[in-house]
Amino acid sequence: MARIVDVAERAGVSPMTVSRVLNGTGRVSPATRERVLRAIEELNYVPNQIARSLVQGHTNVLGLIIPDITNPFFTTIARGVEDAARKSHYKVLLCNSDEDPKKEREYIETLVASKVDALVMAPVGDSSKGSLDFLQSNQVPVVLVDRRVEGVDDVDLVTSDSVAGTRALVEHLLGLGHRRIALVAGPQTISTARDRRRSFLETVAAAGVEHDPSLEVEVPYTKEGGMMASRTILELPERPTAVFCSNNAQAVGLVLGFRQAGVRIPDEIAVCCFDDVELASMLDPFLTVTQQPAYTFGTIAVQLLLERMEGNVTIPRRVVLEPTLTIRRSTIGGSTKRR
Amino acid sequence: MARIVDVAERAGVSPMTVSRVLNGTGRVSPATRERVLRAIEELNYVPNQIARSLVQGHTNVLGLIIPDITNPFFTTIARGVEDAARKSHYKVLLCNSDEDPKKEREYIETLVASKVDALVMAPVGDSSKGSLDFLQSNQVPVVLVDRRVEGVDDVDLVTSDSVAGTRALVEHLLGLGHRRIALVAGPQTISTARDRRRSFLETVAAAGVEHDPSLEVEVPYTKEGGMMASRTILELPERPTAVFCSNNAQAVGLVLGFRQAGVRIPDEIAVCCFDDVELASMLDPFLTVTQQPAYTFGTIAVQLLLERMEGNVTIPRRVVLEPTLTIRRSTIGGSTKRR
DNA sequence: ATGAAAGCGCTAACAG
DNA sequence: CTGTTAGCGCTTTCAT
Repeated sequence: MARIVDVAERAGVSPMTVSRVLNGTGRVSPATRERVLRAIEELNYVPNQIARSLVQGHTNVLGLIIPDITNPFFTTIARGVEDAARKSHYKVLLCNSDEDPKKEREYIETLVASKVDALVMAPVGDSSKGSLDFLQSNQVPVVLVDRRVEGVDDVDLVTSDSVAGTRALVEHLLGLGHRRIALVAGPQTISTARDRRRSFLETVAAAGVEHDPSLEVEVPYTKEGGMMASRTILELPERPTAVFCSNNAQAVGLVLGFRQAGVRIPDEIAVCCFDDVELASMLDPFLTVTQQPAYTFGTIAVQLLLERMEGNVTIPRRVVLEPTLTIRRSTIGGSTKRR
Repeated sequence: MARIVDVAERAGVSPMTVSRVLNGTGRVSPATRERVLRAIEELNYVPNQIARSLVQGHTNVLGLIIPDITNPFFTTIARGVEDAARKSHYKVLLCNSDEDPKKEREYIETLVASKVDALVMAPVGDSSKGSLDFLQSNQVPVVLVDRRVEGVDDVDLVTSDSVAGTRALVEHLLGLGHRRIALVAGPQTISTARDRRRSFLETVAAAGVEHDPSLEVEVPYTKEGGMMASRTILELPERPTAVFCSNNAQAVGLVLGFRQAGVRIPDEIAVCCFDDVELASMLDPFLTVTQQPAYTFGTIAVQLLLERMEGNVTIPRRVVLEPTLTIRRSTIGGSTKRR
């Protein structure tokens, strides 16, 4: 591989001059620039970004830690992050935490060692506080997406209003006449799961409906969690007429479980959830959901980070976007054909 | 930030000794190691991976270039790549090319400059040959996933058998009695699009069915492409009774277009495609498809790369996996309820 | 407008 | 078992 000295030699100048034409810094005579450019061309020279990073102290790399790129909500966030990063000449290191605090912590240590300039993270939960402290002590700017971390309020955040979104969904169910509504809650160490649970209970209570505690299940934010919930719910002596799932993956698992059990949606049980399942909804608008502007989560997160790296921002900022209720067949019938 | 000399000083040793305990290379007395470890702890020292990379000549970073992380097929590949990379202590830089040769080339130049150790790429098409040459001249090992590049056969490749997969799908349609089958082809600069088109035509011909050229549309491998195709097809004087789409995104767009036009699937037109739409199929098994082992594409790609980086492999390898026909409602009725 | 010297933080190679 | 020297490839600073 050609190095800057090789280019310099070939062009009959010093490495410094080559560096200047490469970076457009300082003045270089047109004639010299021409020779340098030709030398670069002839040698197929590519500047070594690692060497550059070492001296400049930054890498133009952003870390992105999400639970699972396979969940369309996070896929879309990732796309937003990538697009915004690219526009500002940043690259993105992708990390899946699988909701595992240990994995998250390992990634964070790797990213810090790798000198990422900043980090976008959907934390696994309140246990991420330690990691956040670690990042702060290493001066790595962070923006949290989707989830808050208990006891941390000096970090930028982009999220949506879980309380309002849940209320909209539950009021929709109540408006349909449902009174026995099951709550599929998420791990209460995750802020969104807490908010959605609380909002669910408040909305039901506000409607004067007495909530049967046996109608509440807490399962992971995963398809498997949703399947477990479906079994629990179907075994209930007195079944609910509707179910609210705290996230999309749970809903997918729940629907799968119901179908395997031959339970028709929404005829026997209505189902809805927080977060959309994007392509699925496009192919077949089935699930009633509250949609979040996931792509925008990603672009705003990067924007906040860039501003913070500029250094003029000091106070922590919270961006809370509004989710949108989208009513589909899983709550308002028309018979849904399932085998 | 603490540096290795700070740790050395605090532990009363030379930087070299610290380096040794950090890397587990060479022998260090237990007592010294203990002191070093304590110093590291006390200073919250994190080794600078950039400096390390500069001297060692490798970064432990893999580049991943795919058309769009938002397509579940590529999402799953990405997950496979990430998991396999992580297992071997590699990080992954995610890049979306959007099927744009220019964007792909830019990313490749960035990745080369960033000294990624190797690259997993689903090329945008035959125009990627130049980029491949560039990578080769920069000694960056590459593995192609999903798509070949015309005129390049000295590069590792992981793909599936497009010909067999298409044949299975088309024979399924023929077996159902369809004779007017539309072909939604992809850009013929993409190897999979060529293979699928050819296989479609061969299979139809082998069945003794005369193919009406007006039943063929060529559109991008995108949802928008599929929507365009739906319009073209619906405007045909004599409509087909079935459609084969060359990829999943086209099928999503096509189904969307058909639904907007009030055309019922499969009653009026049957639809099938190459590639599954994973979560969607889970929520509601609708589309008849050939599934590809996308996750495995990712893990095998990384495995091939690791072997090549070991340096003992010299010949190019091609891994061709078998796709699986999955028959669902979009071709075998039961009425599908659509509004 | 251009160059020389120094150094980013680490490890390879050698010395002891 | 431990330390010294040199250098990875680039840019910053200071001269000229």
